[in-house]
Amino acid sequence: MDDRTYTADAAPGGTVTVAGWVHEIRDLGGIAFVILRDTTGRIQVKFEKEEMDDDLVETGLGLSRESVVSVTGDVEEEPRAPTGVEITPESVEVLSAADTELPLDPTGKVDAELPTRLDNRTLDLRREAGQAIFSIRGEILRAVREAFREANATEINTSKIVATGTEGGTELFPITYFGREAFMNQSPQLFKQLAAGSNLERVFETGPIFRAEEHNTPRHLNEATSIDFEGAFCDDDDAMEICESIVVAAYEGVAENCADELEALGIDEEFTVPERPFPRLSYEETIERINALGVLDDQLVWGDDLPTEGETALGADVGRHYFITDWPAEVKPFYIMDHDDDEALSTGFDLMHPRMELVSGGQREHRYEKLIEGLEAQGLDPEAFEYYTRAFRYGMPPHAGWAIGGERLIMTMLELDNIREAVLFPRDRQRLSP
RNA sequence: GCCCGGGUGGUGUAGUGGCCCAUCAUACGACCCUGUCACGGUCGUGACGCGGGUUCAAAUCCCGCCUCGGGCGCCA
Repeated sequence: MDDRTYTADAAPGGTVTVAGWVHEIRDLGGIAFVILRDTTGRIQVKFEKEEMDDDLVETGLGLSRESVVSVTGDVEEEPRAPTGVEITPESVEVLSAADTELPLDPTGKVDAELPTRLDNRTLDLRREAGQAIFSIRGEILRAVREAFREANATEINTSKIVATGTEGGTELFPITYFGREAFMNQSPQLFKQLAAGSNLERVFETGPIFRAEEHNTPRHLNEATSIDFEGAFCDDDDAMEICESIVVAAYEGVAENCADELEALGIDEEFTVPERPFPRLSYEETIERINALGVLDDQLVWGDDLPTEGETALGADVGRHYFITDWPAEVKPFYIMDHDDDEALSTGFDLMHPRMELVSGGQREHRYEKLIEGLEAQGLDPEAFEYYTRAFRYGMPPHAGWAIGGERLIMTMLELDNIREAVLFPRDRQRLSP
């Protein structure tokens, strides 16, 4: 297909071969128009019945929508055509005929519900808005990688099959590994710490994480993409600064390179890059502010988790990205370090978007004895984590890091109603295919 | 895990006991139309998730199942 020209590059004055999908057919009688679509856009192909070969006309008008065709012909300037140029075909080859009665309408004239769209994802992504989400997703990953590189972090890939049960917090998917019990990894947390303790010092990873929670909400997935960072000789403040810079880089990349996509999603007007630094609220200030908003039946007290309703109300009140810092040590996992001056307070932080939690992070406990104490305090068996804790006996620098819920970043950035829209083939409680 | 609400042609919908052999749009098929750009026009095909029950009468009420969405919890 060396001689294929993209529709966007089909310039007047030459003969080209374009290939793509039949977007629409408009038969006006003596003249008919076929709109051909490819990844770069659309072009109109003209069929004048009186003046053209009967076989050619028959092929052209016999096409079904979404069939894949290759069209060779002269490109002419034509002010009456949608893009100002038009192809008069010499030959039309049907590469793949589409069945009629499509399961959804790629022109977007008729809506389709999310399950219908996910069952027919290929057709769904022929819609402009569908395509836009994944072009932007690609841009976010590109921008994030570049920003990590500027922060001297090395990209790593860690195993998704793990032996130890849990590091806390969530249900895991059990699997059988050559007859042994194993699990799908809930997070690269422990591995990235082991990597940060090496000469790499700063590492990042974008990869899948698996959570076996049977939740059914528009903001949870059972397989999600985690954007992880871990840096040696970083404290919680350093980690938050790097976190801000990565989030802002993602927004900047999209602002710079995805204008058409934002327009297709109808959010080009309001799209703004968040300003740094993000406000920081301590956990204590957070619960006080939520209580003051008066949205909860019961006032929050120290040690409570933040209920969704309070989180939403506070998000609306703050109106932008913000950090919640200084969480009670008891609600954070064993690997999060406590403050030296107050062991009831942890260095853990969350980055919040007004709609939901986006990131959790913190400084890590790098002192071997404290780490073992922490495991025991949370009822975990230090023996089971020996593969992890042993590195802490051989020179583990102070370090800190965080993880962004990748789909949540996309969902909040693009104002998507449902997180499944941000994943090509989402895994939720019901859906295992495609 | 607890709770709530849905499922009507291919798609998206209207329809809360008789006015429904079911509305509208789009798609699909046939015909008319030489500049459409959500082309237009005429005609046509096509559906009440599955099973049971109540009733003279069920898309509509009840029960079970399947299935989808949402709220909470937990989490990112």
